[in-house]
Amino acid sequence: MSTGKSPVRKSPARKSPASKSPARANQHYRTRKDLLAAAAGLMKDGHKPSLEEVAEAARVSRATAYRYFPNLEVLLAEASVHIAAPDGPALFSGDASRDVEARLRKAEAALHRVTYDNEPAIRVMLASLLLVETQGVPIRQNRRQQLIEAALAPARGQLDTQAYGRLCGALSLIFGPEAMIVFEDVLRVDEAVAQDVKAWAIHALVQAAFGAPPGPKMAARKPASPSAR
Amino acid sequence: MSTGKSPVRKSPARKSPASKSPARANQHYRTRKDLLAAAAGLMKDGHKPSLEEVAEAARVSRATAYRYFPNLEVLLAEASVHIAAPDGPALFSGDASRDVEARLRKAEAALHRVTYDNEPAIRVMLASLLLVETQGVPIRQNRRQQLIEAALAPARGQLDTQAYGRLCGALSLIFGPEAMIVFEDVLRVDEAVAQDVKAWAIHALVQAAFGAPPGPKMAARKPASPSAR
DNA sequence: CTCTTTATGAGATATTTGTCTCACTAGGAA
DNA sequence: TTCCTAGTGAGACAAATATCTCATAAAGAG
Repeated sequence: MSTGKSPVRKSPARKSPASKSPARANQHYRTRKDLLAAAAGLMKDGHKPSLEEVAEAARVSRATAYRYFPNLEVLLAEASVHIAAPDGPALFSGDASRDVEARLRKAEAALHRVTYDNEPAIRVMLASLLLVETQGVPIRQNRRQQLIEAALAPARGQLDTQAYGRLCGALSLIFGPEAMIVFEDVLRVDEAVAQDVKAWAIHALVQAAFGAPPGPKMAARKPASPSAR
Repeated sequence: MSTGKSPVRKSPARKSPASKSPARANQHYRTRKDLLAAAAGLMKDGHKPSLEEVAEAARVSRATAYRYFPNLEVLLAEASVHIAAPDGPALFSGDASRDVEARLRKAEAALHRVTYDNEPAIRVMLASLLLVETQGVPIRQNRRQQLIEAALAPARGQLDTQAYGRLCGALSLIFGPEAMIVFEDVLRVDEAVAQDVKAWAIHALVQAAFGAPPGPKMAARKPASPSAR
């Protein structure tokens, strides 16, 4: 009868074991890590695990899981840090190349691989992240930014702040898991097409940011040919 | 003790009132529409409604709601069709402009507006869509494609199929709600910056696709200048 | 080792999800 | 009008979510 009540009582007072004593910080850290790892493992197949499953896999009780995370959604969202992601500096540690477009393609290819390889888990995590970071603290950490910046490093000085920001921002739309969602769910094209489109887009953005070399401008590029400069 | 059970029993046999008689098709259509509209309305504030709330708002029983949709997730996902979206052909019906970049900016501005205006609801719907279309039939309809193609119409003949496909694909990464998610959750930049980056990206992609005209080209564009929409 | 503090586990409870059964009610044809 | 059928509502039920309480185990200090 009564129209709109909110019978859900969300985290009125967390008595998390976290913010109490620095004494048992190690234990605390390990328990938390185990929960996140268990959640990440259970999401591998794209199945959204129940909190009970996660707690069981982490060998703790349900109550303990709720002491560490306000609800299941947050737990699953934070588990996204447990997905492997290419490390920017590491990826280019032994790479002295100054061809920015090639470096960006390399970075994108690395991110593309782990994204598609972990697609089911990423979908579940992304769904939780959408609802969780609606309000409050940012849960999502920006890993693609450091990847892009590492690729862009050799040419950083060639752009002013505004142009650099625009390029990074636009590349962020190309690089992340969100692009995979668009290619799969909206456009319904396969992985190869996605890679081709992304490579072309990277080329276009780099050309616009740094200016086209004076030579003959592209006539017909092969799907992912590294012809530039 | 037992490790991995799947206690969730999902739609083993739908006895939906849909696929039976064409006689009461109108009644059926209206009930379904009411449920979707109720769901969309309840998501306006970003709150994920319970199925009971949706059923109550649609003035039907829970059982009936489950007869139309296998679960809450699908109901919320399909409610996304109830969000206003700019109609490509209508947007350019009285627009004879052949400036493709300006047309794309206009289309993007229109989509940008409804996307940001309905952000909370879109987040909830997007979260459901991520989990729902994992397997099975595509729930998501591609509305941005027709918008992009309407904007691109005057120049359609100038590009071969491959180049056209690349441009449309890349623009799809710029246009949708996913871009908003990246700007807000990952990059954490405000709406104005998002508009600026998207405008720049559109310019870059158009340049790459059609080639820079011989005349003097962009020196410094104003951020998010166009008052379009 | 003992004591205190603090995390934990084991319930109990309320709400929600999804399925199922059964009674009823309204639409359409005779 | 009278049937017959299909959609509906109400309720039962198992499972999951989220919160709370209380007893117990374990870590660290003395």
